[in-house]
Amino acid sequence: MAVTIKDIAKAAGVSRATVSRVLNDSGYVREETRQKVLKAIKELNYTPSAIARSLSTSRTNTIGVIVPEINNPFFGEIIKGISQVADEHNLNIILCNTDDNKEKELKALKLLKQQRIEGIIITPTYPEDEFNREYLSSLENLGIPIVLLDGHVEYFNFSGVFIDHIKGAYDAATALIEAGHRKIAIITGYMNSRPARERLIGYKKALEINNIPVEEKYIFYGDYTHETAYNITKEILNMKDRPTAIFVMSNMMILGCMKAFYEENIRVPEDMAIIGFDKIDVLNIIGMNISFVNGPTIEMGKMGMKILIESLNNGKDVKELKRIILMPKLVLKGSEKLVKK
Amino acid sequence: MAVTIKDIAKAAGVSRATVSRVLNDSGYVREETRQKVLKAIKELNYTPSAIARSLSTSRTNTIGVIVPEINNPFFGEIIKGISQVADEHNLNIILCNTDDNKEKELKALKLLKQQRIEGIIITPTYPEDEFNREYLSSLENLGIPIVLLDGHVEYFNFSGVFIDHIKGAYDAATALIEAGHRKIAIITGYMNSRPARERLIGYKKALEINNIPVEEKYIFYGDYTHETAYNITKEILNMKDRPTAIFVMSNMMILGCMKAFYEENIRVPEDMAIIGFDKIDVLNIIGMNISFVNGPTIEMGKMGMKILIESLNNGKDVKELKRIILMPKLVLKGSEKLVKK
DNA sequence: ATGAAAGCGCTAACAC
DNA sequence: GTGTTAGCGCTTTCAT
Repeated sequence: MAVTIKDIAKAAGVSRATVSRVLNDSGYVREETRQKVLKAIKELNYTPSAIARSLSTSRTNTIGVIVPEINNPFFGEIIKGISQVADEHNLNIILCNTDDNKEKELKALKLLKQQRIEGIIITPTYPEDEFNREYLSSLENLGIPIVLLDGHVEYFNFSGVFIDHIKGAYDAATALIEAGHRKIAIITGYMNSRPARERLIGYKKALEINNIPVEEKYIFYGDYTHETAYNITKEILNMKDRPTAIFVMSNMMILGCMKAFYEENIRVPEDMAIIGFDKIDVLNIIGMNISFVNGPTIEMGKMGMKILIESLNNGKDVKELKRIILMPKLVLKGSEKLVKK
Repeated sequence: MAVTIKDIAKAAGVSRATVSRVLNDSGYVREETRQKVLKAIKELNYTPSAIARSLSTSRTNTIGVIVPEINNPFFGEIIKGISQVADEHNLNIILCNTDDNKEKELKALKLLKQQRIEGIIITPTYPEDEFNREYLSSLENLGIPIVLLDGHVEYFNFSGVFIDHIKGAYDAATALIEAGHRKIAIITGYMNSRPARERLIGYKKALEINNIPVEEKYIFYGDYTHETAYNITKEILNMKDRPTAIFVMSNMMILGCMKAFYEENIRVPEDMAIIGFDKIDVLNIIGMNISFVNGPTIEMGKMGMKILIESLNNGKDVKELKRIILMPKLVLKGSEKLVKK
């Protein structure tokens, strides 16, 4: 079928071993011989088979990446980061999109194992309690380095890159406080998720440090969807002791807020201040200058890949875990201001 | 290292061939023996090596997917579609993100070839004139099925899935005309790209059929960026004989329009009607009900994968090309209306 | 500096 | 039904 190392050897009048040597720049080979081989390679348009090489070396130079929804730009950016670093190291990426489906995830794992990938990067979305044992032990049984991105699993030994959600929320709330706000509502995400819990902690901390009482009535429990955020925002706008600012925990949810504002003719920040979490380019492009806490997604992908590569180089023996906490950055656009009337 | 078919054979007290048979459900094997083998597989936690199998069968069950920017949801959705179908057929996807970089693309091709992938799906973004010969012939030299998504290359023999841009634009313009508009501006994309050219044709056709003269002054040449669309929109708003509607050719550009509207306090559709191309969820979520022509992205990915699978099954001999044209769908949200004053 | 040959883990004739 | 054996395309000692 395809042209093999044997054909090159014959064409160049050398042995397969010699061809292999020039292919890998290994061992000694006379310049003259090398040229002969290279010529043959070019003439026969030969590309070595990574498959055969893998079998022989038991190195596949391939890693697996598992994401829950590839069509969400958040994951797109993560993959972009991963892919950049992978590229520099000539690693292949086998992508598995699970649509948040457990079975698919298990199946993906099996496929990846068959492919003898050398490591895995996963971006889990499940609330921890659903992160079931079967799945986790499948992972551990793989016996290869695993890196978690932005999703922490307690009591399990995985490396990972995480975001300091407490810090992010703390900064956001502090910015609102410094702008002069005292009555600050918060719309949380699904409280089963660690990020949501941590962001709430950050919010409370900021209030406490500034001697502002944390009032339950200003804490609204959402679920990351824009529909819920929309309803909550409507509710907030109708409160008797209406807050002057809202801190909302995700980019999807802020869209729900904006919709409610739009309908109720609420201007930002004149009538209500707001800060979101995670970048949402669109709002800023269309000129609504919304402040937000920016989780460094591309960076997270890059770091994750770097950690993975380190683990690969360390070899089987060294099983040292590495956890990196990335700081989110507060980007102020003006929507946090307090406008006195 | 890992446990191999040999270990299973020994553990089960059979030959490797028998193990292989139960692994692949091929040939005859007594139920009793099969159970012994399955037991050994389970006990030793054995997963067959796809690598070795590939080498032996010269089938990798792997395809390559090349996209220019993975973080753009447009491509994310395409991949989602691809991945769904690939999943059903137990195919692996090696993903290459090129950041619109020619060298990366060439490099990706080389890597993929080494991996002996069985087919490729590509979403080209280059204007055709830049789609250089070297790249194209690299592709053809691969000697494997290639499927193009939403990017057509003339004079080359690739299968593909395309969108009927003429129809999409025609429908959009017709909707505006039917709403009562006569002065309809259009903001085009980069005219080197086929979609932009075709969409312009569709626009003109709709006007002609309705006996509305095509006026050059209403045709604005953009480049798919929101910045340019913003400037053009400003210009449009200041025209003496100002149009009552704008048809804008991409989702990024409509953001530029909206920004200009926002700044100039233009309401949609009261002060200006607008229709875009390609879905932009966000605007509708926040309650700006923008009509748009929806290119079926997930569907495109699915169809592309299906075509590829067919080609794979047809085998080397049959080299029949398949081109599918998908119809975009006009989604009306009200922004196309003509409001009499 | 180069070649011979064994082996990576699996499949597929072929033989029994 | 099951085992033997020869590859698949490459790397890697070990000789020379």
